[in-house]
Order: sequence, then structure tokens, then C-alpha cells
Amino acid sequence: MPLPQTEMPGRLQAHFAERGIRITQQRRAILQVMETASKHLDASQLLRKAKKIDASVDRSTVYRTLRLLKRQGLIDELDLMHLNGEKHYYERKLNRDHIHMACLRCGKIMEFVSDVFETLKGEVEKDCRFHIVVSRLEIGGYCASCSK
Amino acid sequence: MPLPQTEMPGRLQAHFAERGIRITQQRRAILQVMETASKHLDASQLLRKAKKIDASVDRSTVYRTLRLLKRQGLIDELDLMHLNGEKHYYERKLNRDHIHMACLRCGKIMEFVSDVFETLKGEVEKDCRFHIVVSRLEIGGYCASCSK
DNA sequence: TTAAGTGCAAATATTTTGCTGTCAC
DNA sequence: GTGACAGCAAAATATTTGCACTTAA
Repeated sequence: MPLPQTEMPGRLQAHFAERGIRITQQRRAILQVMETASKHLDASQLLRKAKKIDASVDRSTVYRTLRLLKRQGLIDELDLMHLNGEKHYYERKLNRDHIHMACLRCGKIMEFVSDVFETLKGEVEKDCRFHIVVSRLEIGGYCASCSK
Repeated sequence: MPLPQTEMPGRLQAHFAERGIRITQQRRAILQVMETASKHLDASQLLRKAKKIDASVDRSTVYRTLRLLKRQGLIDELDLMHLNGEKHYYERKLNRDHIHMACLRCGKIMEFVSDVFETLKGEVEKDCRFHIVVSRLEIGGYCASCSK
């Protein structure tokens, strides 16, 4: 029997609590969507899903909460090569950065984790004496099925 | 004594000619700006500079030409970590991809070329059987001066 | 209690599109 | 001559903001 949602705040809400960031009903709904989303939501999708939990959630609250999450370093903002317009996509920042590949033909999004990527970031930090906060590698091209 | 501009078409215009893409007065102005730009123009800056060469250039022609240049693989589109709003920046695609680093404090944009980046792309192509057309690595953080 | 957060509506910012007239080839 | 391209204005898309009301702590 799963615990009720209120007893499973999730990491995002826990982070807010630790930092003394106020947790409102609307933020709780938005965080819950971000926690449980499989992947890559844009602001409109996030709004729609959050409204199912709390119908009062407004579009501007979604944007304000996204800004907050970005500033806290809790989410990453992606373009996915602008395959579908200029909107942004958001996902929880996970333990390890990953590369996003977008197929220019079928639109499929793939992810890839690589030690070489970590090496590359290390090189940038050392050679450029640059302290990396956030990094984004997006690749456009053709996936295995589409380039056959 | 420099040659008149009409005898120095530049690579972008040459590419258009080779592919039989029509070269209009307006496109010539826009290409010339892209050729000679030091770095990273957004659409409005590009429009402003192109108008100095040909005052008739319209904003929509700039966007249409940018789309054409992107599709021809002649320019790269960047966000520069959205340090200044949601607009895009454009630069001529050079021989070799480079990484863009944006300082979150002073706004400085740095570039970095790395063999490791080439290795990483090779790994993606091989391990994911993904044919890369365009790639973009943007990093946000603090530059040497700002993280002292 | 009260500072922070919210909804709502309107404003901004950026990019795209429909249409009619023009020009490169 | 004609199909591709242009300017113009209006629309579309995405995001932000001002303000008065509400709420978490």
C-alpha cells in the first residue's frame, strides 16, 4: 500500500524545506509533477499536469517556480534542438549530466551518459580556470533507425 | 587598396552560388554581416547591421535568411545560457566545433576547442549509432576573474 | 502578523506567416 | 517571363510583470 503523497515529499520539496523556501499548495503540485515526470516537460505540459493536482495553479506560477528551481540548481533547461518551436523543456537534475540527442527526422530524444563528457568538463575547468555550474550538450542528427 | 565588395563574395555567398540559391541584394547584405561579424549576433543586431548596408532589409528577411543558413549548415544557433533573455545568437560555422562558456556573473563569453570534445562526439556516433549533424555544448559558470 | 506568493490580465519579446508586389536568373 | 523572394502588417508563441488579494510560517 503506497504511502499518501503528503508523506512522500520528494527531494525537491525536501530541498525547499531545508532552505526555508516557502512551500505553497501550488508549488507542491508543480514539484510533484517534476518529481514524477518521466522526462522533458515544457511549461505548458507542466501547467496542464499541475492543474490536475491543483486546479488553481496559474501559468505564471509555473514560470515563477521554474525560475526558482533553476536558480536552486534543481532542474536543467533544454531546447532539444528546437524540434518543436522555441519553447524550453525541463527535467530534474540528476546525479550525472547527460547528453541529449534529438533525431531531426523522427523527433526521438535520446540520452547518453559518458565518462568522456566528465573528462571534457574537467578539462574546461582546469585549462580555462572556469568553474562550471551548469552544462548542456545537445546534439541534432539522425538516429540509427532514421539513418539506415 | 581593398577590392570592391562585389569581388569578395565570401564563403557564404559562394556557397549560395554553388548550390544555385538565389542571391538577392538583401541576402548579400545579411551574409556580409555574418561573414565579417566578430561574434555571436542576435537577430536584432544582425538586422541593424544589415540595414546599414541595405536599408531595405526587413526583420522577416533576416529570420528567413537565418533559417536558410541553418538548413544549409552554414551557421550555428546558440543560447549562451540565456544570459540576456530568450533570444538566439548566430555565428558562422567554422572548421571545428567549439564549446561556449558563459560567465554567470560578468556575462563574458569564452570559447574553447578540445580534442576531447571530438572524441566525445565520436563516441556518441559509434555507441549510439547516431549520425551527428549539429552539436552544441554550452556551459554556464564563473570565469577565472569572477571566481577568484 | 506579515512578507512572500498567487491569480489575473496585460505587456514584452521573439519569431513566423499571409499577402501582394518585385526582382534575380 | 516566372518562380522565388521581398516588405509590411498582423498573428503566433513563449515568457514576464504589475497589482490587489491570499496564505504559509
